[in-house]
Amino acid sequence: MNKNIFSQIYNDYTQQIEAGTLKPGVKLPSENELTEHYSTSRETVRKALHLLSQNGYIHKMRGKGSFVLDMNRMEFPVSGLVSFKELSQRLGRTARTLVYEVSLIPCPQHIARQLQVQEKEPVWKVVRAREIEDEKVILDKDYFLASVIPSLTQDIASESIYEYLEGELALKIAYAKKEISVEQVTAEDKLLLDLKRDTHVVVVRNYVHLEDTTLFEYTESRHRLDKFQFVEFARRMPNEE
Amino acid sequence: MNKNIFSQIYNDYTQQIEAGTLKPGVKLPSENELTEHYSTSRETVRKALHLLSQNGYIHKMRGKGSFVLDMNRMEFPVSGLVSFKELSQRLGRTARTLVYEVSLIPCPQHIARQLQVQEKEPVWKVVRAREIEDEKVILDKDYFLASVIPSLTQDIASESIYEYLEGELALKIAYAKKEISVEQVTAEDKLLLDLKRDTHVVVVRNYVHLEDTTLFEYTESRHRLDKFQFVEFARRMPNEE
DNA sequence: TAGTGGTCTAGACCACCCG
DNA sequence: GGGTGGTCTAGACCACTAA
Repeated sequence: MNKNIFSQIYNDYTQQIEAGTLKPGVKLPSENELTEHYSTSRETVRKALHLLSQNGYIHKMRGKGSFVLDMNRMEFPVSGLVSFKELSQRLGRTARTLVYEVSLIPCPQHIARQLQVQEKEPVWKVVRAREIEDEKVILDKDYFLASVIPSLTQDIASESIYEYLEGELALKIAYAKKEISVEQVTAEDKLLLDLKRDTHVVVVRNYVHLEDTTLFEYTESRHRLDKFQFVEFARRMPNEE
Repeated sequence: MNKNIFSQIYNDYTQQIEAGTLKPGVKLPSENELTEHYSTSRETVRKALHLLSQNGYIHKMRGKGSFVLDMNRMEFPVSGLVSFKELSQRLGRTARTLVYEVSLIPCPQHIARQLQVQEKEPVWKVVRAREIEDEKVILDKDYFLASVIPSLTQDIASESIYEYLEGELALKIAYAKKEISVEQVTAEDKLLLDLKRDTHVVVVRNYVHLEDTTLFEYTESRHRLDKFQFVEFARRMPNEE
């Protein structure tokens, strides 16, 4: 429903490529042809193609044209900045969310450091397990600044918090820094997840910022080793210097 | 040494931000001011600023300006498509490479599947350990199509293979798909790495393509759990549909 | 209201690929 | 030589922010 011409073009092609209507290796119409087809200017077409290229949908070759890439798009899980609900919808898996806790608390010290905020500053703490095929394999611990999010309920937490933030509260989520590492399991992990004899979990730390750059959310996502996967598309940057 | 105006501007600012000359929160000159300063057009300035924004250096705010972000740039390790040599230079750590094997072999079956090539097709196999602070913590197993890389030596493998490919052979590396997961340690891991009682390693699979989209390299990077970290910067995409 | 970034246009010239 | 994408220009109008 975006009215920008360039995102129209972008969406047209992401949809066709994801649906398989456009198969890997196929050549896209040239920029001049697209310019005419969408009755727009070439720079606008190029903006859309650049986005497609950045996101691994196509590859552009000077003198030849733009070609659809084969990136096994099915398995793009944790990549980017996407909520669990959006993910499970895209994957179409049998996924369920269990809400353990939704509470307004004074910020504990170790979280205050992550959120760069005063200790005792009120924050929402949300603890949820993600169940895939009847096993609790991900433990999500979210902390939101209460100054940004006045209210939060168990119902919202069992659906999509992001949907609520962007829809109801009209918050503009802009960017995040994500850190992936592997750490020892905690007593809490053992209690709230279906772990076997695991000694470690994958920890994804997420620092999420709004449009005005305020850091408003810190999330710790703890994944069972065997269910963790991360896929990324990267382009080689020309040498700096 | 890039003569494009937009990458001039991009490099000017990445350097200043990485060096700390420009501190987080500082406002950049407006696009109009930059246009004048670099005697160029506004769209060219915007191209550079867009790149800076994509890579987490700045954040643009309509009506306000562009601002330097604080992304603890020190710890950007495995992100993007960067060779180990480039990484260790940037980190300035005491890093060393041990070459275990450089050999031209007929492609084994399980690798042929990864490289999407006929079994027995000749490939270069390179096995190296990466030592950080006197511990072998990463095992890199690379497979290159011999049809693309006619020759390869132990000397090259102990330096930077990418430098050789891009410098000597003038290969144009374009993009890669990267998969991160956690797997059981193998006998080979135990033999070639300094593992303790570890039962698992982080496995980063890399499928690297050239400008003409040929898949020419498959790399399996096996990291000791406690030394693995991955940091990513992500921007929220506006809703598709 | 003046200044900012977001989108778009209609051109231009270039480097590259291929028949 | 004709077609492709890569870079750049000099404008335009819009949406948003701040004083």
